[in-house]
Amino acid sequence: MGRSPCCEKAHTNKGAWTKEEDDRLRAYIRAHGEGCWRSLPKAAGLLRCGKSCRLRWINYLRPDLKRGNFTEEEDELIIKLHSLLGNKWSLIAGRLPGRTDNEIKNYWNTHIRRKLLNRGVDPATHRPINEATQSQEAPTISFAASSVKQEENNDNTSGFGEKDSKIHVQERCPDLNLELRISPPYQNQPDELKSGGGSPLCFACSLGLQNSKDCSCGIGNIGSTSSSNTGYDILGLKRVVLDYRRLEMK
DNA sequence: AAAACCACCAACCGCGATGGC
DNA sequence: TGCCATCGCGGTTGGTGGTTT
Repeated sequence: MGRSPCCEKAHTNKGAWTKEEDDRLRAYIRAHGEGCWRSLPKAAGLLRCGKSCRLRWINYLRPDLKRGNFTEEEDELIIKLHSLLGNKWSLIAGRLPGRTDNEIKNYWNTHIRRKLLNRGVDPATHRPINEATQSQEAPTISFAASSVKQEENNDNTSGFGEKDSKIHVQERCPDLNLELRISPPYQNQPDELKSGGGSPLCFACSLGLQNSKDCSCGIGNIGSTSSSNTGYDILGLKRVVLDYRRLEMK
């Protein structure tokens, strides 16, 4: 049995959204909130499928979106995150305030790929292109404790779309915890966290490896709650955007 | 000036995950 | 436990505007 269509296609518009459609969708979500995309088009008086409405809202109409060019810092952050997460655009977008997965995906394919190629780096593996044909050893990032915990943590790295990225993430950061954390929006965090106060984290802690013996800042030895108190996240970023928007709609 | 080509990005499509019944 | 509806994600496509020939 085939999958049923997501909506009745006979009476739905396709293609570019008009201003009137945008206004209707925006007004409806302002009044009723996100959620139940299936029934939204009818309720909002839109001849669109729910899927299309959701995409339009998430990628274009959401008020917290940051439009405009990517900064150099964002470029580098995307590259770092991609080297760790692979083509997990939604996860990468979760670390970039105001950016959508679609936007980042497009930006990667049009700008960053070329940028990396110009640097002589393979955008798929993040290794020097020359090295691609050489030995598969010499991972980019290594940890002393990697071999110990590799088996325990294989579950945390499952689900990567690209086989290559899965392999390389495991090689480079075998005990890297890639689980998403739900945390309050940045603006709701204590002042000392906003201002970057507190002890600086070592690289191991910034990667979520508080229990690693590679921890050199001492935070990993304070206790299991230390990481949640730092306000920092993978790559040493402050937790910023991964807020409860998506949870609230349920 | 016009055609061909290129780059960008919004939108679509298909599929896996999830939750309710 | 299995089925179904729905959501969300990642890959891909197609339209549009800019640039080059």
